[in-house]
Amino acid sequence: MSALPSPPDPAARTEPRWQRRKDARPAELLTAALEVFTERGFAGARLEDIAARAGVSKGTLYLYYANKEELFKATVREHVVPSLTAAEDLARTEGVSASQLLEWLLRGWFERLGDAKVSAIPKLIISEARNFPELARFYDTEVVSRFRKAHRMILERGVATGEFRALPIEEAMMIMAAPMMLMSMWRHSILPHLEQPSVINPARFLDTQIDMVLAALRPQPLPPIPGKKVNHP
Amino acid sequence: MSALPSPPDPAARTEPRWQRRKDARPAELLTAALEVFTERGFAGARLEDIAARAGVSKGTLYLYYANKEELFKATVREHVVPSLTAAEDLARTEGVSASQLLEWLLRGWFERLGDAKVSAIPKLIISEARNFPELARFYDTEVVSRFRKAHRMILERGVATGEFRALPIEEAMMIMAAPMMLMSMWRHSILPHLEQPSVINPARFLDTQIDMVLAALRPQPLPPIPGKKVNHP
Amino acid sequence: MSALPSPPDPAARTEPRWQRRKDARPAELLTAALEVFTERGFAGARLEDIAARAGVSKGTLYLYYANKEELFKATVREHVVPSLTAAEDLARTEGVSASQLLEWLLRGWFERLGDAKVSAIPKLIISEARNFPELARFYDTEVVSRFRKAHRMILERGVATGEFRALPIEEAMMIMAAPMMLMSMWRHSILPHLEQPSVINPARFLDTQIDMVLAALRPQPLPPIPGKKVNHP
Amino acid sequence: MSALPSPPDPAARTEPRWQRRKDARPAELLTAALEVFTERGFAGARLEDIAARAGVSKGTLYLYYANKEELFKATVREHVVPSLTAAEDLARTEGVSASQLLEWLLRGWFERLGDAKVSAIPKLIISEARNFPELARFYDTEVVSRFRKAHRMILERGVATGEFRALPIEEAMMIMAAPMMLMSMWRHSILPHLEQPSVINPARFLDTQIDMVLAALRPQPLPPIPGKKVNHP
DNA sequence: CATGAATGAGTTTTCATTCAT
DNA sequence: CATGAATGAAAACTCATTCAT
Repeated sequence: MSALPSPPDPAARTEPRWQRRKDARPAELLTAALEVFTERGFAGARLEDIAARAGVSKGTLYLYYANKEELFKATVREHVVPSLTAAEDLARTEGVSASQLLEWLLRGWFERLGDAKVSAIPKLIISEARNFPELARFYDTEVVSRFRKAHRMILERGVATGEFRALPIEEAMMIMAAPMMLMSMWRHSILPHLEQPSVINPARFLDTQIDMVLAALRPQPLPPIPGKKVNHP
Repeated sequence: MSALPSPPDPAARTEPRWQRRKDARPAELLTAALEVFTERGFAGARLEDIAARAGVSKGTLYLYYANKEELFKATVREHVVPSLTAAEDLARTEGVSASQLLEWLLRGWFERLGDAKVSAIPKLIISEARNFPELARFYDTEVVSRFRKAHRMILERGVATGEFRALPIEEAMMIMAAPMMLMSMWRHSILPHLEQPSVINPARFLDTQIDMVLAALRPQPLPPIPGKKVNHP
Repeated sequence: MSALPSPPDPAARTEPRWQRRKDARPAELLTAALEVFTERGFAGARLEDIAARAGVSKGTLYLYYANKEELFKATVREHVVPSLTAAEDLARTEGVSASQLLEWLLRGWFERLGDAKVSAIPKLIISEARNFPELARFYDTEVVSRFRKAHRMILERGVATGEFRALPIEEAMMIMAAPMMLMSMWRHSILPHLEQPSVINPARFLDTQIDMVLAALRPQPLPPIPGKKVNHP
Repeated sequence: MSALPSPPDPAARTEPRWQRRKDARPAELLTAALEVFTERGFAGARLEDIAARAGVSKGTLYLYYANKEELFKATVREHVVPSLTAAEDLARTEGVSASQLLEWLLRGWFERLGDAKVSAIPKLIISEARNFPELARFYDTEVVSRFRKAHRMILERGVATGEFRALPIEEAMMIMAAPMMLMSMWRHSILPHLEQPSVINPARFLDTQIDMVLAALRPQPLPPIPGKKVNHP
């Protein structure tokens, strides 16, 4: 386990020893916290490292957050995209094909996950769900459910117009979302430690994902697997 | 999908102490360790808990593993499916359509991930990759690469026979694998803490996944996204 | 006996900040300090609480006292009745019986200890004597010794006039003083936390104390404990 | 504030680095704790000092007590004389004068307070009552109330037999108990820091106290303070 | 004068690790 | 082999003190 990268070069700081910035502080602290929590997990993160990375002292953290747990919760809440109304609005857009809407939805989400900060959240939630169940529920309610709602509206519209074939919708949505989730977790875990760079190209990944999803949804001329007995209860 | 099986109640272990065979110990320890590491992460796991869950004393752990890190590595290595030659053999099977092989491959992997123990591994690797890069590489080499090799062979054969259309193969493989990975992580993190049970049905999930994958790979009568400019560098 | 007056609610302080005169500050600070030190002891008292109770900021305390120790010493010195010359004068009063003087002495002291602020001092001295020996000596010199001097003068006069019988005088003085000391400590410690109000009535307590003291001092018709061998070395 | 006396000379310890003494430990720890808590108060006591004085490491304290508060409570409870049935039995003794019983009661209590360990408790309770109200109630119930009950029985018997005069009984009991309480607090606070040794002699103190109490209780030939208006409500 | 954000030394608390039994 | 009491380094947390505003 390697040492943390050293805090931002102190010599580069020209500000006075400390400064009153009660309003700017929280965001800085939470950004530093997100980094360290992402790297080490909740238990492995040291408050001292977070403080150092934010350029403040340990004690300062306690001026803003009562303890490590509160800091962690605030970190996640701060960086969870709280509003997905954009996606919901998109789902209601008229005059556009369902295929086009679905593509936009997936591209929009992919872009959001491209943001370095936000993209760390899914991994963090997955990793710490056992220790912070309320955060897991919060994420499920505030993000997953809302995304799925928009997603569902688009799929249902496509089925209604005949653009998409009918599929078990809840499962299909999870299947379509999975590549993006996995990609964001991959970026924050295994990818940085591979010796040879990945052959996966993000833009091509997204294009292929959209291509495959649309192909998979397209109404089939023939039953996909003739004579195949599919066993869902 | 049901809640995860709760950890074996230590009080419920009734075998007398002397009955435990020395050679069975390591497996018992590693099973307990996997549970606790999965629940709490590496840093959050307490050796005392692992020992208690295995029904031994703290000191006993040190008779088998030099320290916490070694225990963690052994835990992961023990539960990583060490050989995927079965999949590689599958890929070489003659006289079967590539579609059928692909279905078998995905079903085989899904079943493996259905095992409670093995299914915890991906989450653990993702969560601790930063702290244990060598494990990340180990997993990439021993599992991911070998699975991808079999997967690639099948896809290439399908393209050669005209069963599958050509797609950016590396990206496509990740897309096909993602739903299974996500499912296994979901089971070990968020799912157990949702108030209302998930609407996702595992068997239906797998069937839908296979259905969609095969549909997505099927050669298209028309260009999938006509007039669409795809931007991969 | 009622519960102690609660600390002045800071929210209830309505004077505008500018109205506070600089010269009134120290007294306000020391009053707040006495309350907090009495409740929590020296180590347990937080300067932040003292400042808040005085309605000022933490930094302001340092404009008046160099550090916590100085503040504590100033607090005690401020509230120790600095001069007991009144008692000494009393002791020299002519034309009054020693019994009367003794009653006045005890009533005077009891009244002084009835004052909420002063009455906290004995408890504080007792509690912190180990940490602030110089304060213990200061209190012994400035208060105890002077009180005892007046007390001794009165007793000796009563013995000389035949009003009082001879007793080991130093011990007798401590015995006479003890009830008042204990009462003041009781009020500031256990009493406020009892579930049912005490049956002790302060006025009756003082009257009984005076009654018993005078009776104990009255020359006895017979030796107090006939045939009793008293063992003082 | 001076440094703590150093822990028992390590060179004098011939035992191995550590030893299993799960049964002997608690008493040792609580003895050390009582000393340090008495000297410094709850907040001022450092667990490290307590551990050092008990000859163990900091961590060992946590094997026996969950935290500082629990250690403190256990310390007080351990050293509070839990049973005062002896006094209650005494009060029921037949064929002895009430005066004699009262003398025995006071001598018995004085002896108990003469024990170095127990004698520190009253000071501790008084000092920390605000921070540990439940301890204050515990002490009031388990010790004070029981002592007062025995005390009350003896006084009432003496009044019934005509040995004692009637006095406000609750107040009188507190007055009789006060010298002993004060003495024990004095010993643990101011006394050790006086430059010149006290003139108070403990044995003479006790004898004088008994003498005065009995004299004060003896039925008076004349009204104690003729023409005196006593103001109890 | 007064403020209160910031600091960091000092304490409490945790827990991986050791080792006499 | 197994135990679990004991350890002590490391991390969380507190709060007296400072000082730019």
